[in-house]
Amino acid sequence: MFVDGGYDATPMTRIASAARVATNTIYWYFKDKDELLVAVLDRVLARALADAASRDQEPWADQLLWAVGQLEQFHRLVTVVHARAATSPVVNDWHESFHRLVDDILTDGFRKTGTPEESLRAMTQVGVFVVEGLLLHPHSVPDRREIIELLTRPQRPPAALDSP
Amino acid sequence: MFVDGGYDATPMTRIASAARVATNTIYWYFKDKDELLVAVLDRVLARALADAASRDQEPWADQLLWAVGQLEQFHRLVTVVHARAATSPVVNDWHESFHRLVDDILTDGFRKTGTPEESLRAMTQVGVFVVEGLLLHPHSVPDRREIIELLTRPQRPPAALDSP
DNA sequence: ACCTGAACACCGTTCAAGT
DNA sequence: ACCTGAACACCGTTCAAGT
Repeated sequence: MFVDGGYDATPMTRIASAARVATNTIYWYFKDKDELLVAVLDRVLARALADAASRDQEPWADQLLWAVGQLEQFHRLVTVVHARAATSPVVNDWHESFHRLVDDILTDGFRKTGTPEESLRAMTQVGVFVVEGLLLHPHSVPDRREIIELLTRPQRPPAALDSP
Repeated sequence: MFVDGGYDATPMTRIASAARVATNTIYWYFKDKDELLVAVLDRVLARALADAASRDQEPWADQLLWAVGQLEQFHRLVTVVHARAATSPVVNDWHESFHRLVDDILTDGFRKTGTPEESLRAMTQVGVFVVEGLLLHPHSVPDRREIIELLTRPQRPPAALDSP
């Protein structure tokens, strides 16, 4: 319901009645609405990661493109995570660990495709921002592909031009 | 108050009492809280643009770096704009026109620094995401500089390497 | 351990009435 | 035109009580 209708727009009462319990019953399982959000986030991310693991041998850019395409369904969650992270420590923790995860994946990818070590950190940051931007603002498939390909294009000139 | 305390965390009652009027008096000037937000956004952006106009002759990367530094103060507004844009048409309109603005500025900058025309669109998108990312997640000044410099680095190899 | 009806505190917004 | 006290509808959360 958070994914489809938005966090603010789905009151606890509606969640409870969908679960066929009284509203306050939710508070026996979750401390507050933010913890419920984090539970949803954990689920959604775990599924996406499990799916991604099955695409081990595809080229890096394709894997990334596919993952972004998957996660884009949840762009409503992305905006609310940013909004709630300022107030809720649990959401803030989740957000930070998500950033670390994306950071690690991108650092690895950029290093393997020959990004020079001295610009690796900044390049990764740019990558994180691009991923986040794509999640925040859904794009058409070709646009997404073009952006990801520009991002993941090897940094050094191709070997054919390097050797005489 | 939206900038310092956050949109959700500053109730209309507090705004009203800071303005020394009754709460409902605000509704004579603004249709609702979202329109009040847009009024704040317009003010903040107008000031930043006026400041930026005075830096005409500096290099492009420096201008951009400085503008991002200025706007970073308002990162609380950035998150709430994304959150409210999904619900409020006025906020959504403001957000779209802001993106168009950044898009135009970046397209211009990238074109002038020799980005090939066929990757201009994607490059601009990457730029928009980087700007948005920097506004969303405050960075240290050197980190910001490094990221912006990586982004604005001319795409074609420098002339010294091109000519024999 | 698990669930509930009823209440509480707080919020954005509106109404009817004033000047 | 401008402002207000009082109310309304809705929200997340808690309490005291049940099984």
